[in-house]
Amino acid sequence: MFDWLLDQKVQNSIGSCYMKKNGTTISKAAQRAGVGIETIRYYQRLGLIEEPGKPVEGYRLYPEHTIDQIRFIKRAQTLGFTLKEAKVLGELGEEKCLETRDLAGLKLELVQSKIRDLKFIEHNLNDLIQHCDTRRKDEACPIYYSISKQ
Amino acid sequence: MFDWLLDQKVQNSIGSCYMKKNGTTISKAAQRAGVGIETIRYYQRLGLIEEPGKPVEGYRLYPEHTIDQIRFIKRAQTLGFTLKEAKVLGELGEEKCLETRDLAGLKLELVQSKIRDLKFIEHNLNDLIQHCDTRRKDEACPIYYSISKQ
DNA sequence: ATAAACTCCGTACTATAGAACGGAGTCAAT
DNA sequence: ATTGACTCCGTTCTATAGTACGGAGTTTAT
Repeated sequence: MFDWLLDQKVQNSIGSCYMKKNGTTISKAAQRAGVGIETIRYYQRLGLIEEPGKPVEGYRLYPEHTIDQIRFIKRAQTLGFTLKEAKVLGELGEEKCLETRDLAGLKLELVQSKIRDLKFIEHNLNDLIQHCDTRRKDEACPIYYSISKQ
Repeated sequence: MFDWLLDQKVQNSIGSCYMKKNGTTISKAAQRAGVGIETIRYYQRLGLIEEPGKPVEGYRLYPEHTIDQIRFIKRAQTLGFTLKEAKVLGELGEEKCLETRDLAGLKLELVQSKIRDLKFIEHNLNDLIQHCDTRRKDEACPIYYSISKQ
């Protein structure tokens, strides 16, 4: 039951107790997960990862599992998911595939909608820049004019 | 020189002094510009529009020019410009076309970069959803799996 | 004259994802 | 034993674009 406590004592008597087994310190965990220390604390505050219990003496130890969770969150972010969504994705796990698919579908629609908006902007900017480049010297700035009008 | 003061007195003796000429109250200005009152105050705080002087008695009066400025800002926003950039665009005016063009060019590049990023995400999400839809019943969720791996 | 509506003004809050700070505690090594 | 490095913890700050609030003053309408 309390083997881990024993383990720690044993390690303590041998060398530093902060050399893995039971986990690593926050800075090592951050380094291994590719994030800053503050990011880990922030995820803890949001409840995205559980905070390891504070030992009576010494520092909190972050298990491998938590580091994996952080990596999971980071990869979810690269797919456009927010931290809140990343949390849900983690909770859904590998079983609730339909819900996960739905979440991804919604995200896809959002992303596509953003792309459409940006393309519209891109088109307008391109147009305006064209007008700028082909304007006569004495004409007022087409961009300024276009924003001013209506 | 102080005709406006006279005007106001005259108007005062006739009816409400808050019926245009010299400007309108903030709520009317907001309505005519299509924004909220708080937005106008916010733009004032940022120095995007000048705050009309507070008369000794009564409320501030917003001239037509300020309403135009707010509309200018709003249109600049639809082109993807931030408020800070909208301010610069307004200051550049219709003369400094080259600078304006540069600003638009930078914005265009930013927008295109965002589109590329979003398309990458779109592609990945599409892939994952495909995998979800073609997976065998007994397989773990491809999306969850993909985010977990590596 | 009094109530409803409007304005003024500063401050605080929304969302998102952290970064930075400061002081106290703890650990490791010389 | 003391220094340097690390941790802990709460709080504050960043950026962006507003929204909301609360109390006091002003104007308008009845």
